[in-house]
Amino acid sequence: MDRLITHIRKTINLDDSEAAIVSSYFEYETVKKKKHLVEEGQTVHKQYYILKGCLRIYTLNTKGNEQTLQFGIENWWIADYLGFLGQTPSNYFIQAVENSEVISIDKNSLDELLSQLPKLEKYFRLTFQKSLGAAQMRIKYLFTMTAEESYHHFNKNFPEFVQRVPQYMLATYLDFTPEFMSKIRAGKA
Amino acid sequence: MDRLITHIRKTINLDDSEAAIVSSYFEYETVKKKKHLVEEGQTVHKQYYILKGCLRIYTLNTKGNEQTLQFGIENWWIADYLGFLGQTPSNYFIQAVENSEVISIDKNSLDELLSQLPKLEKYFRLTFQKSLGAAQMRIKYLFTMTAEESYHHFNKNFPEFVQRVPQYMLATYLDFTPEFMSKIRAGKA
DNA sequence: TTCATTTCTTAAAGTAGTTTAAGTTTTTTA
DNA sequence: TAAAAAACTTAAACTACTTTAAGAAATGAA
Repeated sequence: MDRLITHIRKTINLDDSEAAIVSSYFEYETVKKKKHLVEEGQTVHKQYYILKGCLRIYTLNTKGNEQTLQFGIENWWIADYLGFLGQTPSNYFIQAVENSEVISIDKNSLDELLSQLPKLEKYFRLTFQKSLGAAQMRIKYLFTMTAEESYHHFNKNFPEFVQRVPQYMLATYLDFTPEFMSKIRAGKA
Repeated sequence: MDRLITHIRKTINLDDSEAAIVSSYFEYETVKKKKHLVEEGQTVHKQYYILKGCLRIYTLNTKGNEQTLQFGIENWWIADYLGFLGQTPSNYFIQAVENSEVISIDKNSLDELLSQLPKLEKYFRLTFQKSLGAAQMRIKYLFTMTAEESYHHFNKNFPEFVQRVPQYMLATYLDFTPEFMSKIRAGKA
């Protein structure tokens, strides 16, 4: 759990007894590669913080193909936030891309933790504000780049990341087909 | 300003003296239709809350065409959140779609307000969490729907909204051209 | 109440991407 | 270490959407 405490302490002060309170609210889980933490349609119970590994949020389009909406790695939060807030069925699948370790918290626990330790509100406010900014940029990129530009942009800005995920999965994140990615990589696009 | 106070009170309690403190931190601005609150490249200073009217966030693609990333109406927050947090140049244009009234707050003021009235952290945390959930859904829809499906989906779910914005602008939000929208509307897509 | 501007439409030609289908290479598992 | 599964590649045929260009309709300003 130390990773989360360290992460929180980058934003707010937490003494050791407060850190212990935070830790007490989370559950540790491991997920094997390809396994799902949440499936589309299942009620969303939890928000996840990634300790180790890599996960993704994806959905299926009308043709049944996977579309990756988001990747998450160490020290990122991952969840269907609308589903979590409303305790409604998930709009997405959340799946491990690598064998991973996460900690999770359900909505009641989070509410309780936040009323016991209100100073954490600031940590989550800033975390969500940052994620919202990132989501805005993601939408901008989806709109303004061609397939080839997206591919080069991603390779240039997240080279370590490209090593960790299969090419076909990256294709479904950048909004084109694995076949077309092969074409780009071969320089024939 | 009452609109904002009412909005905040849907989430947390605020007595009248607290409401007065909140109000004192905001500035009132009007924006004429087509005018910009922020232009791409200018330093982002403020976050805006819409009292009346309609605004949008857009950017220009490589061909110089506008792409609408987000619309906002009464009681919505609108900002370049990454730019706001980092006090960096804006990634987007923010423009009035109708003559509008907004209230704004800059980063220092928001920080000050939040340290004077920490209970507001919860309001912003929930607001951003909801917006983040909405952004996730927006990305899902961009990925999974064809142009025609997007058009019908939007008309069905936001009919009042369709009345308020020009068709060509809606096209740039749904990620196709105004010409193609005419085709869809004529039933010839 | 007219002129200018903005918005919407139509249609033909073009293209960035998909689809399909098959084969190859790499990784995982028993 | 062999067999199965997962990931990647190639290429030809196809299509959902864009581009270009022009005109028509609606809205706004003087």
